Amino acid sequence: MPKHYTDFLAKHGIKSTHQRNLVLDLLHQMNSPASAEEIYQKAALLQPTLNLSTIYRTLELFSSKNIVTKTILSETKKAIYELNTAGHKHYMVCVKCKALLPLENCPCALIEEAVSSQGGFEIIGHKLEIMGYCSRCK
Amino acid sequence: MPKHYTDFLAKHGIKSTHQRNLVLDLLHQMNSPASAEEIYQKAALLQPTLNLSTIYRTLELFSSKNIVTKTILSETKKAIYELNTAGHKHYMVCVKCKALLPLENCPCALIEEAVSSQGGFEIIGHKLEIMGYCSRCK
DNA sequence: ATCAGTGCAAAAGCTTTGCAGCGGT
DNA sequence: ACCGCTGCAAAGCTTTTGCACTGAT
Repeated sequence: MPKHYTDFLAKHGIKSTHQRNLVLDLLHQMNSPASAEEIYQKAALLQPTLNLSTIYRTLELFSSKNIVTKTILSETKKAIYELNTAGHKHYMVCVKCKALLPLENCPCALIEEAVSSQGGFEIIGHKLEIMGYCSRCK
Repeated sequence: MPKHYTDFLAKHGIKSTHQRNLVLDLLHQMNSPASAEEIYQKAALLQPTLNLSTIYRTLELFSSKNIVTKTILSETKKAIYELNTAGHKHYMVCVKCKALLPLENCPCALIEEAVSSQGGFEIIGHKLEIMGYCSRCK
């Protein structure tokens, strides 16, 4: 049973369990955000009794603790999750092959600056999604 | 039966029907995007036999003809629709009262400029959503 | 009269939830 | 031993779809 994250989880006030450690393991192995279903598929290979709803509950929990970020893709309306390791919060989505390409230099500052001129609104975050064709599909 | 939009619809290669005229009427009256359900509620007051699926089909049709724009709000995962009258494509969403405040000066140019430096990706559009507190909820 | 549009009901797809039993500290 | 976590099954919610009837031109 993977317990590598017991301390890490405790630091966030979360109990360590087999399932949570497994999900954390998988999140660390991924190089791009994945849907609950995708995470479930990988997890089920290692622990077949594991349930999809546990994945959802775990991801929701991690999300509430800011361990992972949750993004809704507007095209599919599906949520994708990834570790919240600073940076990489926006993606370019290829409308053809559905590839997700991280936006290295997020123009956050530019956006919030441009918007803040509209007084009265206190910005706490933003979502940005770029649609187009990746280099292979173009 | 409202027929005011017969010519307008014909111009887009769409037949004029009672339901479509009604939806167009309502879209014109709205001052902010609405969900299919909201449009349905208003429409049902005027034509009780009208069905939700007709609203969805009509909005999808209008969307495919670029008469309306469809936006997925990430918080609720629900689609909202509005007339595609140039500008007003992004919103600030109040996380408390759910108010939608249009972004007058969309930093599109800034964004696409900042992103285009990552060669190889051909941008055809983008989605931007600002989260925060509106002046009343702050 | 023809063929698209519509109402109705059911299905689909992702996500959430109630409950009883299991498992971690 | 206690209380939260999990598996299972079912429900929820928005949106889509099949089908037969209706209605617009």
